Amino acid sequence: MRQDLLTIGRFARLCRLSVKRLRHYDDLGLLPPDRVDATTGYRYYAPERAPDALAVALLRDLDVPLPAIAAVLAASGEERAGLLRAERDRVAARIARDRARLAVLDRLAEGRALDYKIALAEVPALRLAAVRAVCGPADLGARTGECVMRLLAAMTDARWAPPLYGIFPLDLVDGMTVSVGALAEGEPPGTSPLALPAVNAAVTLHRGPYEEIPLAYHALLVWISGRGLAPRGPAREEYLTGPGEAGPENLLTRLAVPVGPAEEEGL
Amino acid sequence: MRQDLLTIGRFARLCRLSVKRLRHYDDLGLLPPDRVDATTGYRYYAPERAPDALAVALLRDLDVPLPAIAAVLAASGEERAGLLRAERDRVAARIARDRARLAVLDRLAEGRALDYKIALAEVPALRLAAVRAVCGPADLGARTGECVMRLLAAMTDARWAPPLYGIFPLDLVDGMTVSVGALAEGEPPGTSPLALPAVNAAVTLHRGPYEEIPLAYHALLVWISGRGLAPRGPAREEYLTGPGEAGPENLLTRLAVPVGPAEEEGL
DNA sequence: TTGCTCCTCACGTCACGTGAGGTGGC
DNA sequence: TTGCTCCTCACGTCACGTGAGGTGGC
Repeated sequence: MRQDLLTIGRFARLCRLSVKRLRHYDDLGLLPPDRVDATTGYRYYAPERAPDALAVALLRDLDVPLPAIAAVLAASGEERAGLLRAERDRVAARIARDRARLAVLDRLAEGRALDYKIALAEVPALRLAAVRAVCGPADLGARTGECVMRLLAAMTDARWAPPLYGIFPLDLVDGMTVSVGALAEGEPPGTSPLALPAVNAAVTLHRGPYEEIPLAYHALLVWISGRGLAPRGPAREEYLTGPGEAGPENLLTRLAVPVGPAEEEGL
Repeated sequence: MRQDLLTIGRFARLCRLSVKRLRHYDDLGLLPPDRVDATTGYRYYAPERAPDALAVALLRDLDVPLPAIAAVLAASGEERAGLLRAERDRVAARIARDRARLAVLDRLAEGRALDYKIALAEVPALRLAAVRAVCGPADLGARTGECVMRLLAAMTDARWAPPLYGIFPLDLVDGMTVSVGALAEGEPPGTSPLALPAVNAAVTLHRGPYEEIPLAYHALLVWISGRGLAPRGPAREEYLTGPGEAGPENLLTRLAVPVGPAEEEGL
């Protein structure tokens, strides 16, 4: 029997973990003790376990989930690096989303949530050359940006006219489909046709960064419910200003939420 | 009895909420229905509730916790703005922390977690003029920065010599105390004396942004445990390069973690 | 009758912290 | 004997989603 095994308390202090956490990691099989006394149930840890335990503490500080930590400890070399890069990307995505939240919260705190002129209008039928992506609320901005890139790349040899259009479901859930399209001649390779019917819609103009667009939808939906109407089907965005044509504060976007009478609902 | 009340399903679609979420908000008293049928238990909502429900949906998208949402709905004017700014600050703090995590994960993915030359050394006793702050892991960077500002402000009329020192507990928990101090003549107003004993410590030099310092501690603790030693008491940081003297990549910091034999532990 | 909506439990999620109640060794 | 460490439950956290099992109205 080894003489240099450490009790759980000593090992915890050595590795910046709590006793409770070490017991939890034992329960999960992530950091099992090197010996467990059969009669008392006492856990004993070998000093060589410390690097693994310290790695767990470090990775948890970085908010890496326990299953991912287990994978990182089991891997090495390029595989480990890839797992770490995946966690890096998760954190980067959260930062991007939090930035957008910050922008919206700032404007809300200024009391400018409902500063939109809204009207009911007939928006015309459109036949777009479009690209699609499936995404969740977290990566909507990133995926939409990628769609714009893919669409512009697909249309370099085609005849088409601005503006670009974006089509978004009203419920932002995981697995939703977003589309970006434009009016183009024929069917440029890499795009697929997307037919939008003419509809009555609540429309408004958003001036400012794309990150604040959720406030425009909020204003539209408040307006719609206030008139006894109900939203129907996906929303359309029309990007009147191309990026590069103006700073974020002056980007112009036309937003349209199709509406119908409250009684007979659509999607 | 009102005729225009909406069933839970219709109201949910109107407000971008799920039926489950509306029932949950009813349980919490956040969004009670306007009428509940006594025999069937069916919930009915008045259309005028829609703005509140839409506000809940918007604020949850912004990751505002439900109790905070209840407070926001109950408040108005400057009080509401203050609550929203508080949420804004929470998100900003999370972004700051996630940025630091990103830096560490990047370096980990490159496999440079343990690129430190470490040695055992006697670090001398110090008597510092210091300022303190209580903080948690989330705002350590921010509070430490404030301490530096407060210390420099308190010492403008005093005689003192660089470098600045930082004193940090090894366990980063809520309610920990951090100190920033410097060698100064007398006891400048606004500072309090902080006496550090001479100790044996594992020391290393960190070159790079402060955000990556957790990796240096990780390397130190792995080194310490590998030598059968144990960390004791708070760590010292010595800021050899002032900000402004070098870019983040070339900031030099000396780190010392006091150590003792594993058998007789310290704090 | 079929399908749709509505209902109420009850449980799972994630990574622990906080007790309650009790034991073992110095 | 006192105090410290260790043990095993069991429950709470947060904001729901996912069933299970059943009812009411067209």
